[in-house]
Amino acid sequence: MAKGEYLGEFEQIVLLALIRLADNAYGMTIRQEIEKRTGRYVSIGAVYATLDRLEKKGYVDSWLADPTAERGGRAKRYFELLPAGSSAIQRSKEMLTSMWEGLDVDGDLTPQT
Amino acid sequence: MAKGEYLGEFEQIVLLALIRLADNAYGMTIRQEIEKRTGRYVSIGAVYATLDRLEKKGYVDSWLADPTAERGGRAKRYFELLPAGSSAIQRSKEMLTSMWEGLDVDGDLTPQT
DNA sequence: GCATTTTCTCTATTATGTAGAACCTGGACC
DNA sequence: GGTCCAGGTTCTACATAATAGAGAAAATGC
Repeated sequence: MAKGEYLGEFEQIVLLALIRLADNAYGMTIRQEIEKRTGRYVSIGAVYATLDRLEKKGYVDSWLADPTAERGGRAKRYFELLPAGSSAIQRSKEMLTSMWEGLDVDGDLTPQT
Repeated sequence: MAKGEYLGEFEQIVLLALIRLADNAYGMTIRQEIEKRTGRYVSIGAVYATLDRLEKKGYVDSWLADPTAERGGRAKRYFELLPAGSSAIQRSKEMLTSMWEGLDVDGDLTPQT
């Protein structure tokens, strides 16, 4: 398989968080969104490393905004989904869906006929 | 990460394939099941490496069956899901589901209110 | 100035994903 | 009974993804 053909587990999560946040997606909010929705602890380094990878693959892009007039208002690096990212996350979903199909009736995890 | 706290992307797929195959889950059939359902090429080494890891984590177990009297009838190593594996895959699903919630209306990937 | 806040960058390490060659074992064939 | 074939597994090596956390920037408040 070619390298990076499929999104990793955390890459999927980060991409979805970014999508949810629409025009307010940057490192800190992405981290918060993931923690809020999944309850999973996320280190900030993990988020940025993943975002960088997604950007390198052409799934998202980012730009530095102007600093805002608040305490600690350092310039934020915003992210947005690119079309390739949209396809990638759809593909990931379809793959998992096809594997789950027909399982999980009443949480039973026994293949149903 | 706390080591191995979450299932990787391919780990999820392998686990689901194994579940689907019920009492006929061994290396070759698992590989086939994944290729059949997802269309994704899977090397046999990838499958076994992943199965070994899942076993080490206590998510599945395996045993060697007796060789069968067929051409190429080498003893097969069968796999089965353990309760911890069942929980793990459920958790993975819930995590992704919570991230997808409300998205993907008509494949649109724009957060819906 | 200097402390404090929010955010981003960088480094290091472990975990996961991946391919493929080598090897094992029985049947078929002659 | 040797050789090839088919279905299986093991092993090894390397590439990519996940993760934590310390440190550096940049802005405000006093």
